[in-house]
Amino acid sequence: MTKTDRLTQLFGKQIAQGEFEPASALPSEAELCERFDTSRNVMREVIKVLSTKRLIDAQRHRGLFVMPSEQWNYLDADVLEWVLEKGVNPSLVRSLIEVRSLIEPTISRWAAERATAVDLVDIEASFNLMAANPKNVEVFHEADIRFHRAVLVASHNVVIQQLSDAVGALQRAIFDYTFQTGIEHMDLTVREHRALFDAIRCKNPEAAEEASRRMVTRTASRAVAGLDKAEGVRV
Amino acid sequence: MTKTDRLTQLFGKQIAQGEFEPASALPSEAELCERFDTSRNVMREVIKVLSTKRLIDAQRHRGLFVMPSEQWNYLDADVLEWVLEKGVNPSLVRSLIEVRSLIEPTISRWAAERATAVDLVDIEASFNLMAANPKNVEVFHEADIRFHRAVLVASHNVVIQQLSDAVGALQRAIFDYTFQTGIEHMDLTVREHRALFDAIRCKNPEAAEEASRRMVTRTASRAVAGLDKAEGVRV
DNA sequence: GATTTTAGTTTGTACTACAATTTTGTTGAC
DNA sequence: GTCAACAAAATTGTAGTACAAACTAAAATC
Repeated sequence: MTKTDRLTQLFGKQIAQGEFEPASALPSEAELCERFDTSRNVMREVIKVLSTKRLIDAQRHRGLFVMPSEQWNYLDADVLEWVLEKGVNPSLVRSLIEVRSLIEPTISRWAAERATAVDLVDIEASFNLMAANPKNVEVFHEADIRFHRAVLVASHNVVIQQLSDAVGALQRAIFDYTFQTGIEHMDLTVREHRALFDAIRCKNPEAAEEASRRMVTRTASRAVAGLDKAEGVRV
Repeated sequence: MTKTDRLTQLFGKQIAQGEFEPASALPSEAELCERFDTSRNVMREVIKVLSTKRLIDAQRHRGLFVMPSEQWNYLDADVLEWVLEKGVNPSLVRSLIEVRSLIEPTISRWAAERATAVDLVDIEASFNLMAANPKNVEVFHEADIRFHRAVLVASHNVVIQQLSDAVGALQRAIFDYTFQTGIEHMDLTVREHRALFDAIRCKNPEAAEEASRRMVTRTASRAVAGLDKAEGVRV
């Protein structure tokens, strides 16, 4: 990892986590070079990247400004990770869950309609990895993410596939809220995934959509419950 | 517009439009500096931006490579514009239309549930602009885009709002396919928009979703018909 | 022929320099 | 004291050089 990459992560995280007043002026290039102990060259490349992610607004001869947070590119995996990492933003998590609840069942439907033999291989492998490791939380979780990514690929829609990084970042971020260790929970999760996998394999779009809807509904309700608990507020 | 911005557009467009073999090696930094007649400083910033948009894969000490096109960030307005500008990619357009058909009715539903008075002002203003200019294609089209953006804002979901740029870029790009000049078509479009606007104003989610679905279905079928015509193939 | 060495290439980082433009500060007139 | 005009400073955009680090491929050695 290069110095540019490290500073991009560091500075991007600082901005995304609100260490600079939103919509306010940032230090000048020269000052940032001192603060991060780097050359202007590297600093400018960092700024370019963060501008592309719409965290920074760089105005010629005027200076750098923090973009208003509504305009940050929440479809960028880095931005999402940075924002979600620190304190969870309930409004953002709710937005993400809404989007996920909207698109995932349809993705599963498309996958059931369009999955090729190659697609099925990856889906099955991921599922088997989950089913075989109900007690290894790390492996189980990784396999879960891989399973959903494989389904996404099987949907054969390049646009929606671009959401996969974001969805993965979300899943990682809200993991704490939905975390359950009990073996009965793992069993339930495996059963749900098996239902979806079977529906896709048998090319049954309705069943796939329904299975996916059940999964995402349960996860979403758990996450919202976790949020309410964290806030102490019910919405 | 700075030289860096111009070269980003130029080089990005060249890559997105396939002037370099996908997944192949690109010229070295030094060679690109010569080709675009610029300093290494500027060239590196251009490369950083295009890497962030996932058009380029920059490997340390090895060189620059074109990313496989499935991984290009089609949720980035620039990338979409570059790709769609030249020859239209039927598969990509279909993917975009699918996503739009999926999300727009739900966005309209959310807008009907959540729109504030301020949101309604912008929606109404856009609608009035459309209704008043059925003969001015330019103004009509701009107002159309603004209408949909206003509905998007009213949905109060920051994640899905990030799709607005992409959706706008799509609408601009496939405009040629759905283009219709007849006054009766304008009338129909205005009636459809009025139905959606009324549903949102009266806070009727079901009606809003249904109105939106009718609109997007008609537009989508027209676009697909245009694609088939362009390809001479029916799917 | 296989392995090691060496030279060349390519990117990462640092530094200086100057132009263009905006902001700030100062001066001066009234 | 207020305002206008001008001068100085600050800030970003662009260009160029230099060197380090790491990869590639050719050359040399065994």
